[in-house]
Amino acid sequence: MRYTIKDIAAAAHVSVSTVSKCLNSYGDVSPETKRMVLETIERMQYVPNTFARYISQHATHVIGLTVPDITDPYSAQSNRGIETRLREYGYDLFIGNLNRDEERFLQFIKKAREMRFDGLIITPDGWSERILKAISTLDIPVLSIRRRPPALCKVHFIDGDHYAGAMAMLEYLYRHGHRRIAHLRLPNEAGCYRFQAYLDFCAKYQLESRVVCSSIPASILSDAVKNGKECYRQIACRWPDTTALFCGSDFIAIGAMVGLWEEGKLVPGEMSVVGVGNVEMASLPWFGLTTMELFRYEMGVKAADLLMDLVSGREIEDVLSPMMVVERTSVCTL
Amino acid sequence: MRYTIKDIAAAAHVSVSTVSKCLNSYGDVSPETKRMVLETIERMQYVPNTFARYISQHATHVIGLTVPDITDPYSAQSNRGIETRLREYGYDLFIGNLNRDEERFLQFIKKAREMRFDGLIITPDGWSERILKAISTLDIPVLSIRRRPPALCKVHFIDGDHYAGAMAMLEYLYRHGHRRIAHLRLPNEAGCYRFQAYLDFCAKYQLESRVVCSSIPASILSDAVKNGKECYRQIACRWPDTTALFCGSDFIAIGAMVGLWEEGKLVPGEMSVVGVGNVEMASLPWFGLTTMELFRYEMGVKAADLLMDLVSGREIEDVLSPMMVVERTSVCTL
DNA sequence: CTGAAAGCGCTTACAG
DNA sequence: CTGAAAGCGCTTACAG
Repeated sequence: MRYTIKDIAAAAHVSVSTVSKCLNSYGDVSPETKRMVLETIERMQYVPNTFARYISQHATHVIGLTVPDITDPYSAQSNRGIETRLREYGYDLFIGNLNRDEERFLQFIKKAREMRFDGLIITPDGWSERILKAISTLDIPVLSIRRRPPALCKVHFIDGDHYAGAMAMLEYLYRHGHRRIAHLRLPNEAGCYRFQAYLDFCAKYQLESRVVCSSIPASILSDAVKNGKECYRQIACRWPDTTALFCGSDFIAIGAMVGLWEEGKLVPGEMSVVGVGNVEMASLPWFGLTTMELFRYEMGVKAADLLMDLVSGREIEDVLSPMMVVERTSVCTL
Repeated sequence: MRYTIKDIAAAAHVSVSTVSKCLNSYGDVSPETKRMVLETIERMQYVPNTFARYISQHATHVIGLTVPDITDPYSAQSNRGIETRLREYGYDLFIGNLNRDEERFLQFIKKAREMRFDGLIITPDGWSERILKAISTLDIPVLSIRRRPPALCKVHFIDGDHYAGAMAMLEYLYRHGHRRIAHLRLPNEAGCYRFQAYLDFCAKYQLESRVVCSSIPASILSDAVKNGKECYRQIACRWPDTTALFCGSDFIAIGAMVGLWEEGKLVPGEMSVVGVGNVEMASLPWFGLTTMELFRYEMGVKAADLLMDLVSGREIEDVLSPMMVVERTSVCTL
């Protein structure tokens, strides 16, 4: 049932080497025997053992990819881009679920070494000593997506240009006449850049800064909604004359909208709301949420390209991928 | 940098066999040399090559898992269950994205044979001749999740009990006084069972059957919304006195709600709406969608258990996993 | 308790 | 154009 190359060689009355050559179109072999060998392979439904092949070839052609959380809709888009592109290069993807757990990341790095992956695309939720040390044991190319490694770490990255994106969104609100804009800040890396943009924006136009920090990362809708609502309440309480909410993510924005809805406040009539991420839901008529498109799919494709560059020994630059305001109906002009 | 077992043997002044024994706690080796060997392994950061190991052990301890679409939120939950459980058994997961493409499924089966996976959990979107034939080339356990193989195919499955679930939901509507219930049918397997339940339900209570079929599977929100809206319009047109909509999925239900919203119709005041699936969004106050919980995570866990039974050579029965009505605010009592 | 040797299923110089 | 042989990095009887 499970034939080996020997069985094929025997059945085709040739040597193992000849079968191997037919399989890999390496070395020359007469068209006739080639045809014959291929035919018996087909007939016997023989499939070569990839692992045996890997072990003599020293390259697995599999790339390890880490996902922060297997149910995270944010990652899914970029994963699709990575997967599509990598497969064009003839590489397979081994996906490791991190489950927001540092231990799991460490295990994944070990697995990557055991399995001799040819490269890694990673998404650690932080850059602790242990993580940095684990990464340093690797002797294969590593690219970080949507997370920027600390300066001393030589890992390359691709990330959204959160600062520029946030600034574009704030300028958009400014153009629509908003001057009392509050920021619902995300407690993660991207959140920092957006926060910094907000601060610079306030300084530039001499506006009062009104910041509230949500307490968890925003990939689970129900948690994010609870959080967004809570943040909105704090803002309404401390700065009741706020006219616009610049939310760190769409889910947080929807949470804020829930808070507004419960108080009977109209969006955008009584409060303008914007998010970041352009999740599918944002376009539903109840929300009509103006937000930032992050082009996650394209980022994934680009990530695959970058990693392949590294695998081929080429030098690369870190990339900050652009964002774009998606205008809908959640912002009014003052 | 990339040490082999030979390097360790040399460094520890023992034989390769001894190192191997220390690695696998197989055979006996004196506590002292064991300690010493383990220490040099640690010091040299040696990680055994899994593939070399696999090739002599004839078991990879990796399970192949197919996903219909890498961005599908429906699969994500059960995948998490599968992954969590399999990892408790000490198995790794290799995820193959089908992208709703039959060709990709065939490629995955080939890959499964090349990589000598120990078992497969699959989610084909259909059971064509080619798919059945490809599956028959496999000599490892295969379990189908959320798809039921045709009778002649010996593949086992686990699926939600769609028929019973749909019936429970319809009885729920009946208890709330609804007699003119329309069904927005899904054009897939699960949809058939729900449709059958609907037909039986109508026959049982002598109700007029009012069915409209949505044209695509419902995992992408925007498509499903467009579809659900369209379906609702047809129903409103053909059976204007309908009081409740039994929708094949939550996304379709939300689409129907968009249709109602655009006409200024109130839910549940002027129309009751129920879905299936209990997606996160369903609990938002705008929807308050009454729906069916499918316990996808638990189904994934159970799937892993079943596959492990098969891998161990035990016999199993197909399982139909239970569902439960989740009551919210989208149904009124007549 | 330890190690030499054969074997797993392939690939790849190399000789003919 | 073809094949014998060594090698990839492990494991596993087996002998001592």
